[in-house]
Amino acid sequence: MSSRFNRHLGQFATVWPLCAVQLQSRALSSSANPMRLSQFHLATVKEVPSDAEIASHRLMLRAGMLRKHAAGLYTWSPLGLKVLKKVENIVREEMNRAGALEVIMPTVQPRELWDETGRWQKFGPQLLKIKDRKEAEYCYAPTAEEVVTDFARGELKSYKQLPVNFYQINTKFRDEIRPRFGVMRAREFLMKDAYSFHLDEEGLGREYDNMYATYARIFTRLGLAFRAVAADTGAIGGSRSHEFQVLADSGEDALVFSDTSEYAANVELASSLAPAPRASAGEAMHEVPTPGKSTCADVAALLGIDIKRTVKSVCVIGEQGFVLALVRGDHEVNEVKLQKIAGLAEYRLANEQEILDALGAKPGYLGPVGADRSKVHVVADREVAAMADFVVGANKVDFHVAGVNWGRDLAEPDIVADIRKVVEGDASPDGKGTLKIARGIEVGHVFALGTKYSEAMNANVLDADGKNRPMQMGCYGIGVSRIVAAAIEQNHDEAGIIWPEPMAPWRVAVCMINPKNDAKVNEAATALYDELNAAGIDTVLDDRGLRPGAMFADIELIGIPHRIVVSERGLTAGTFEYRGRRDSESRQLTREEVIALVRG
RNA sequence: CGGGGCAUAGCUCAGCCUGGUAGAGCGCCAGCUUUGGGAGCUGGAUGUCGAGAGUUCGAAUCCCUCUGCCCCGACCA
Repeated sequence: MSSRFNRHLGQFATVWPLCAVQLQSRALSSSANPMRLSQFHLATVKEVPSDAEIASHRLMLRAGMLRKHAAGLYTWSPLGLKVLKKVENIVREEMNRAGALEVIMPTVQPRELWDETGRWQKFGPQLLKIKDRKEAEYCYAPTAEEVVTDFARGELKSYKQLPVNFYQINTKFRDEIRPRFGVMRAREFLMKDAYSFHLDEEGLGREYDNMYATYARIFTRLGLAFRAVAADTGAIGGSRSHEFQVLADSGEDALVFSDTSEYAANVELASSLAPAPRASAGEAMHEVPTPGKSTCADVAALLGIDIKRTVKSVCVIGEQGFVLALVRGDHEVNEVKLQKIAGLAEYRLANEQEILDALGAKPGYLGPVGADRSKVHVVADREVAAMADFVVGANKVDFHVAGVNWGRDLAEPDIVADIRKVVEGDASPDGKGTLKIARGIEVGHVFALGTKYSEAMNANVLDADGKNRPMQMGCYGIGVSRIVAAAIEQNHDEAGIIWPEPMAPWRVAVCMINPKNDAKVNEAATALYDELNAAGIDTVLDDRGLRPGAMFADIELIGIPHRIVVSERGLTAGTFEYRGRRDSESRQLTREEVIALVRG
C-alpha cells in the first residue's frame, strides 16, 4: 500500500507528513475530483455472471462498480461509490435547499418502538429481526417512522416548533422475497428518508407540495426522464401519495398517463372515464352451447361477437362469504381496487369446491344469472353494470347465456364500482385524451401519513389553545442506490454506460496514447488534466499506458461523458481529439477549443 | 412461500449420462516483442469439484441429506 501512495505522490514520496496534507486537500476540493487512473482501482471485466439479466446490473458489474457477497448484498467499489455519492449529494443539496434538516438515525432499532405501532408483527417477513447478547430483540431498519416519531415526541412539544422536516441518507435493509437486478432490488440499499411534522393537515399539505417540487427538481437535476404518478394510499390510509418513476422499458411498475392531460397514476390506482349509461335491452335471453370454450375470448370467437359483449366472473371469498366479481371479458380485475370494496379488504380467491357449492358449476362457465343472491354477492365493474345484451356463463358446464340484461333477467348488482385494471386506449378519467401505459422504476415516493404514527406513539404538541394534538406527519423516500441503476437503464449503449453528467464519476477523461514513447504526450496530457481540474472541471487522467483499444473500451464502459485524447500524432498537428460519449465521430480541436467545449 | 434450475480455477464454462489422469477460454504472474479500437509469442501459478453422509477396490461423476445461489409468480425505495 505504501508503495502505491509513494508512486502517487511522485517527488514528495519520501516525506510522510506531506502525504497527509495532500490527501486532505484532495478530500476538501469541491467540484473537481482529480484522479490518475494508474492510482485508482478500476476493475472492469469482460465477462459477467450469467445471472445478470438487465442492462444496469450487467454494466455495473462489467464496469466494476459492484461486487456481490450474497443475495442482495453488494460492495460498492471506489468507482461505484463515486457515482453513488454524486447522487447522494444532489439529493442532500436539494433537501437542504427545501428546508429539511439532516439527521442520522440508528439502523438497528429496538423492538419496543415497533411494538408501539404494531408493525413488529404486521410488517411481515421483510423485517429482519435480530437479537443482541442479552437476547433483547431488534430489527434492522427497513424504514424509520417509529424511530423518527420517537425522536420527534421527545423534541417537539409546541406548535411553535413546527413545521419541521427531518431526513437522513442511510442504509436500509428489507429481506426481499426475491432480490434481483443488482442494486435495483437489493436487500441492503441506500435510501434518503424524510419525515415532516405539522400541527394540521394544511401544514402537511404545504410540505407535501414542497417535497413534490423538490423531488421534481432532484430528478431533473440528475438528468433523468421521470414522471410523477398518483399512487394508492393503501392500508396506511393518509390522504395523498405520489410515486416518482424513472421511465424505462425494463421497469417493474406500470404507469398510466393521459396522452393530452396531466393525469398520471400508478396502474393500481388508475381509473378511466365512467362508461356511458346502459343501453336498453334488444335481445331475449337465451342459452347457447359453448362446449370446451371456457375463456371469454373463445366464447366470443365461437359466437362471432365482440369480446366486449362478454362478462368474466371471478369468485372470491370475503368477510361475508362468497362474492362474484364481474368485469368485461377483455378486462382484468384490479386486486387493489377490489380490496377497497366493503368486506373484501382481505379477500382471497375461492377454490373449486367453494365455487361448485355456490354456483353449481366449474370455472369457465360461471355467471350471475340464476345465482342464489342470498348467498352470492355480486360486485360488478362499472362497465359491466352499463352493459346490455351481454354473454355470461350459464353455471352449467359447456353452456353460456346470451342476450342477458340487468333488471330483466337478473337482479341489479349488489355493488357497482370500478374494480378493473385500465387498459391502453381507455378514456382518461378527466375526460381529456386517452390513456397510455408505460413502464417505470420507482425511485421516489411522497406520502401524507396523517396521524397514524403520531397517535400510535403519542407524538403530540400543544396547540395555540394549550390542547394536546397528535402531529400530522408526511414521509418522503428516495432510493438513492436504485437511482444509479435506473439511470443506467435509461442511458446506455452496446459499449457501456452513458452517464448523465451530474452523476458521472468524472465529467472528462484525458487519455494519453503511448506516453512512454514520448514524454511530450505525457506532459501535454498532464498539463491539460491539471488545468481542467483547476478550473473546477471534474477530470480523470488515463495514464495507465494501455493500448488505445483497451483504454477507449474502459472509458466508454464506465460512461465518462467527454473524452479527450492526447497523442504524438495530435501534438504534431497541434490538435487534441475530442469525442462526446454519445458522438459517433471524433473531432480534432485546438487546445483552447477543447477546453471551451468541455467547460460547457 | 410455491414451481423450476444451478453449484468444478479469480470470471465464463466443459467434463457427470456411461465411475478410474482435474480441463478450456479469459484474467493473473515473469520475460520478450508491440502501441490509434479489448495485441502476439514463450514460460508459470491457481482447485476441499458447495458441505456432510452413503454405495464402490475406486466418486466431480451414482444415491441421500443439508446449504447457498439463480429463474418464473404475490411486496417495495
